[in-house]
Amino acid sequence: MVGTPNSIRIERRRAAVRDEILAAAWEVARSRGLAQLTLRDVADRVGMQPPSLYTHFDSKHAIYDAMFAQAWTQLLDLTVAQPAPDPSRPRQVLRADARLFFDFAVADLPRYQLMNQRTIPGFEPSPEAYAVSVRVMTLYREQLAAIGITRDEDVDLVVALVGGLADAQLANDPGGERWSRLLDRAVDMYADHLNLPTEEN
Amino acid sequence: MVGTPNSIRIERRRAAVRDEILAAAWEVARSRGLAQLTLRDVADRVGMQPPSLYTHFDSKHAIYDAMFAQAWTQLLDLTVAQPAPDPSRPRQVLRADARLFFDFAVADLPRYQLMNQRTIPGFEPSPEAYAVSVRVMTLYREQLAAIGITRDEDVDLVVALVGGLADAQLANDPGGERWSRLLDRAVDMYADHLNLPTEEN
DNA sequence: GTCTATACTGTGATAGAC
DNA sequence: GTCTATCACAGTATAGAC
Repeated sequence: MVGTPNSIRIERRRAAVRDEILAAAWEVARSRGLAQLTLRDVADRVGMQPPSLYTHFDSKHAIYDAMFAQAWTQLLDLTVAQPAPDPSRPRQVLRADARLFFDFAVADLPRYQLMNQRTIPGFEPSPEAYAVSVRVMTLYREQLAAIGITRDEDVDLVVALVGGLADAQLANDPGGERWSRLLDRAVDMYADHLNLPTEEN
Repeated sequence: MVGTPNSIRIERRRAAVRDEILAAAWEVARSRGLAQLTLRDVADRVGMQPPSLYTHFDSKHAIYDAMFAQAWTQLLDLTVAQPAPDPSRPRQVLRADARLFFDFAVADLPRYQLMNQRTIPGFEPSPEAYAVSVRVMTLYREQLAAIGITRDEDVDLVVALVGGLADAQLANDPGGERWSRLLDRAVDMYADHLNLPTEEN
């Protein structure tokens, strides 16, 4: 028992319970819908009484907030784990970033709703949670800057383009490929518009 | 009193009350948020007790459904009232349609959320209400067809492009112009991509 | 320190008197 | 058609057992 003080073991246990609650919350969100998530459902799945959740989270919104941070952290990890883009092939950089974001968005509707849409009535992410999303966007901005795309308007345009395709896919053809098939073409259209060199150059 | 049977007067009165309730619902949605709309707020504004609303609407979702139909009907009317597009100027047709839709979307967040996003937990429009939205989209398709844009993928692309800009505007800069300024440029990018003739031709 | 038991407030919805 | 009374269930909060 030496070497592992109680305080640390307790801290670990608490973190494990928190993760368990969050995992249950994701399950409920995926089966019932993000906004239909109830603390009773979550508590049932974890094997607790609803009020016990308040030992680990201050409120229902605090659970949403932790889920928000988890989701953006997942995307952050995926983006970092991505093979380093080759700035000499700008179109490939664009396509890779767009595909990563698009597939991540389309893979999980409640996750996307929580990350990017205002689906939960009064929910606003905490500054700490929001910071994660800013970090991801900063990463993308840096990758775009590496291929010469630095103007805010140019960044905004491609963000809206990819986001619009993801929205349309989720709203009109969930689980399908109708807009997914248009992604590369849309990115090329954008690259042409900016006169980015093609791979052959 | 001759010439106006009671049944018709009663019908008119009912329709007037319905409109009054819907107007109150829009007010509540704009002040409190679409999802935070409560029957009590609506009833208060109309001067009724909450259960009395059930005389005019079967459920809260039925109110949302009527609002959904109203919103799409507004857009339909605006589109029809638009000056007839000149197919010999395809870029002008594109820009006009895009601007009409974009400005309409951005002008009223709860209306846009109800029309195009899944903001209300279990809400799905009724077939009759949904038919109005289909009619608007059919109108746009016809206008696009008149300038030679007939392939589904091409239509999907411009729909996603304009929708993505509207989403970004509402989500990240509500009331501002950051993405609004990009609209004409985005449409031109799309027109270039399809090799549409420029106005000079 | 946790969890259980219980209660409070606000919501959509229904039943029945008038 | 409208009202009063009431229900079921949500999120939330506190007291007390262990």
